[in-house]
Amino acid sequence: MAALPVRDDRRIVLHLDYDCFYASVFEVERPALKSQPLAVQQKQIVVTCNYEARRRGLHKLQLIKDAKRICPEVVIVLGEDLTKFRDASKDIYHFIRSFIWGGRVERLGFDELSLDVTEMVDYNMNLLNQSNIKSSFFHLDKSDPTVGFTYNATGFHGFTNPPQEQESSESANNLSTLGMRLLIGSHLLSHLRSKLEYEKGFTATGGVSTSKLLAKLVGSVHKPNQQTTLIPPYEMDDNTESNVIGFLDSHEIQKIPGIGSRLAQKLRAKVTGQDTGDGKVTVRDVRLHPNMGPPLLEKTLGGPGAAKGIGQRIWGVLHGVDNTEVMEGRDLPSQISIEDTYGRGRLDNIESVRRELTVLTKSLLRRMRTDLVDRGELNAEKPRWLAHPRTLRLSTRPRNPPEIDGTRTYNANRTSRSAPLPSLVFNLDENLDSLAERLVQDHVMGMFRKLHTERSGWDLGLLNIAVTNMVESAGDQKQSSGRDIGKMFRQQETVLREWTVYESDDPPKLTPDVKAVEQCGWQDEDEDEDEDPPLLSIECSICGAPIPHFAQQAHALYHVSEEN
DNA sequence: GAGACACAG
DNA sequence: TCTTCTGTGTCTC
Repeated sequence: MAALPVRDDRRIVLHLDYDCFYASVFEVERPALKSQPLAVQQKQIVVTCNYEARRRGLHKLQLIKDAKRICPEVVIVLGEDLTKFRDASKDIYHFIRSFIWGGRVERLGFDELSLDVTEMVDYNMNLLNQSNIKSSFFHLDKSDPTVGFTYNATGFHGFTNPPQEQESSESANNLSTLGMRLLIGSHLLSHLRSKLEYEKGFTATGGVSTSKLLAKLVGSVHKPNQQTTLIPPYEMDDNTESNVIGFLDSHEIQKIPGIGSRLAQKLRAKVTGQDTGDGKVTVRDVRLHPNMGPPLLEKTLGGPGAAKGIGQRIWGVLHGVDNTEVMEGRDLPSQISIEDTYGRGRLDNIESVRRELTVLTKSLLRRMRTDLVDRGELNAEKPRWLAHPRTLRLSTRPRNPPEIDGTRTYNANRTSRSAPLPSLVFNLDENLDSLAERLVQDHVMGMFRKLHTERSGWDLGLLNIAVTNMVESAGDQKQSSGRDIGKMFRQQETVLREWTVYESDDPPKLTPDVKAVEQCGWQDEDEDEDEDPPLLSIECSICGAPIPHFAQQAHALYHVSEEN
């Protein structure tokens, strides 16, 4: 019998999942839609629909024509442009984060949040007045004791898992410390959900436990607009069953976050014995399989490409152990990409490819300006780039050629090429159309020809254009959370070394210069006293990047080299 | 760093 | 037909 992994239950984690998010965004915009069946369309697919539509038999990822047949009254809105969803998602994220001490709020996709509320819960736990527990006050602000809300601490808010027996009002007295902390967390979650609904118009489903994994899983038990707390006992001993194990055990293996289709397939094959791996296999089936433990899991799931230590990790997950922290959320994305899909024959010649790439590239440049440029309050300041992506990437998905019998199989695989992102894209004075055309003409088409060397004969199902390798421009300190100081100094050393090479070389070589300049995007004034040495810099008048003194000449050279 | 892949909503 | 339009993280080279 393999040793049981150890769970750390010191943290309290809340999980929030906005109900049918895309549909809700339209409902907030036009409240009359709330009473109607509503579906959001991307291409020929219903990507999500509201609960009124679900009552009538619609569901996610359904073909539009099936949806119309099943529910002819359905209101269909187009959701291929994600701008308003992204904006709403960001707005909700900032709203919720404004309540949370320490800012440990992590976004997963557009519609989910994990919150580490340990500090808030423990603070309020210590202030509980045992003599008047029915009308307790939850403090949301340490420095202002009037800020908060009243709550009844004799019971959990919302559902518990497993369901609690009908008990007297003294039930809170019998709770363990962990139970009491989870209870307080459940009231905070309820408050956040109310605020979200009444101030922003979005309902959400929530979960309370001690890790991202468990809070998310338990949150999905009662949907929509409900919340569930996974209650103790969490540990197993001679007299008690662990509720964590009991809760997890009945889940199908693929329902567990982090176990996707590939891992699930391998696990099902192992447990059912050399099957293609189809039947329903639960966490319990895997956990209790003969000789199961980290080594066997490593052997089953490992191999080329698999993450190392996967056996240990999955063994933990099967026991509800997830010690990954809730990270402080980033304000800047690490990548921006735009893609579109195309029907057969739509993209089989170079001119149509160029046309579509120009459309996508223009959207990408617009996204970069909205997401990476700080225009300041009331447009008083000069706009400046908060981050400079260093890499441009083009991906395509070719259609499979027809089989002998004429049928085509679907090809899910993408293929990609990357190149340095030319700095002309940071010029805020040039309009998007001409910028996009220059970028496609001078850079993207070359990457496309590297991807598809054949003159013709291809038929593409998808184009994706992305900027990656984001380098934050330090400077706006309050916005650039969580920057890696160690990495900064490592990069700084690289830049300095490159510069030294340049200085001592007789003829200036272009390659090292470009390299040095590319790495200078993050550089800025250093205001912190303890970070030495302070590096002065100025802003480039062409691209707005903060440039350290020593790199100014090289940076200017870079722009000159861009001109041809 | 480039490119592929796994996983997520 | 693992569908849409993204985004993050990790592996191998």
